[in-house]
Amino acid sequence: MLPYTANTLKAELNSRGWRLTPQRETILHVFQNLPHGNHLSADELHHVLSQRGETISLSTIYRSVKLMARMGILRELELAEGHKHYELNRPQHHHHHMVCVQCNKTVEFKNDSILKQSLKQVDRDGLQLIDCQLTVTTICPEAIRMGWPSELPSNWSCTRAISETAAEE
Amino acid sequence: MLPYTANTLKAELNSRGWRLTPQRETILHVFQNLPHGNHLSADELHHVLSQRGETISLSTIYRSVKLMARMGILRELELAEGHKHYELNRPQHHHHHMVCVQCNKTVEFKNDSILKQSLKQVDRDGLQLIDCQLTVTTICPEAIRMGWPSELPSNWSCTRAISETAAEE
DNA sequence: TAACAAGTGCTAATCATTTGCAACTAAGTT
DNA sequence: AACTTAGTTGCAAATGATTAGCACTTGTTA
Repeated sequence: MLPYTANTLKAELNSRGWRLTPQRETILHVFQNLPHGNHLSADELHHVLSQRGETISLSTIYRSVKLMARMGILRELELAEGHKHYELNRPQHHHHHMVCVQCNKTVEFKNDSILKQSLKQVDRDGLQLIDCQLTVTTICPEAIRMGWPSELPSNWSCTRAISETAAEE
Repeated sequence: MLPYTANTLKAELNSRGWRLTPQRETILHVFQNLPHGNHLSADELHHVLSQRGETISLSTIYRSVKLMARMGILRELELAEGHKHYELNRPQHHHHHMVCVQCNKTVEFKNDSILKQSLKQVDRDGLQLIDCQLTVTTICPEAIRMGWPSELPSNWSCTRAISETAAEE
């Protein structure tokens, strides 16, 4: 399921009646070269490509990214920002998310038993697993201390330490 | 955290500087009287209310439902339909979801160890848990057999038996 | 190499959700 | 019990991510 090359990607696409296009190949490359833990929204991907001089229309990006997620090549992340993010789907490196309802900060964490439980559930129903994601909704103590969002100073941002497995930026 | 009455709701709201309004009380009632396992989108809630003669503006519904989710009273579900659904948040009755990327069918299931793992993670970081949801993305064999979506007859719908680990009581 | 369905890139829709604002009303205070 | 002042509501208008329509282009397979 993992190291897609232009050829294996082509094979996988063709077997379903889909085609390998330069755009799809380029998009796959971007994700393959993204540092582990990073993820891109459709719009961010569009920007990244522009900066490289590669122009792929936003429509095509949306279509490609969605297709690749359905094929199990990409993982579609529903973070708290109101739009989806994508990253390579590498089951061995699955991480999950904790989101604070107040400061809105998202922290990644790993937990192998989640994948195990998912496989258990899926096997039992004769399905094939593509991805699993646990989202834990929380309140962090620092945000509680500051009061609820309606009272938060607009420039305040939670300084809560990010737990180790957290990602980028 | 559970049996909210008008009074406990008021107390909880007031303690944060928010107010108990007839609209909020009405909305809570709707959810409290919803059969277990059901959930409503903002729009559906709006319709339900209209049919009862209670008119609450859609804006207010969006605002209330989001507030109650942040307070931990409601659970916000991200299903595959492109809009959010809400239900009462009852940790003892948490269920999770399996979604097929091809037939798009969503199946609920229970698994107590998910909540346990979430609590473990949350405790470790000193956070307070509000909710946890595991989404398992899958492909069901029947949909595979029918070919990928682009080839699916438009009127076809997956008849895959719904697993009865599926939710509640 | 021809034939054709799939794919691309525009632009124009969708559509759920949010926001600005004037009027209204809980809650706490005299 | 009236008074004050934020929080709330309900419109209508604005967002913003994602999708759809369509003419043109291009992989794939025969």
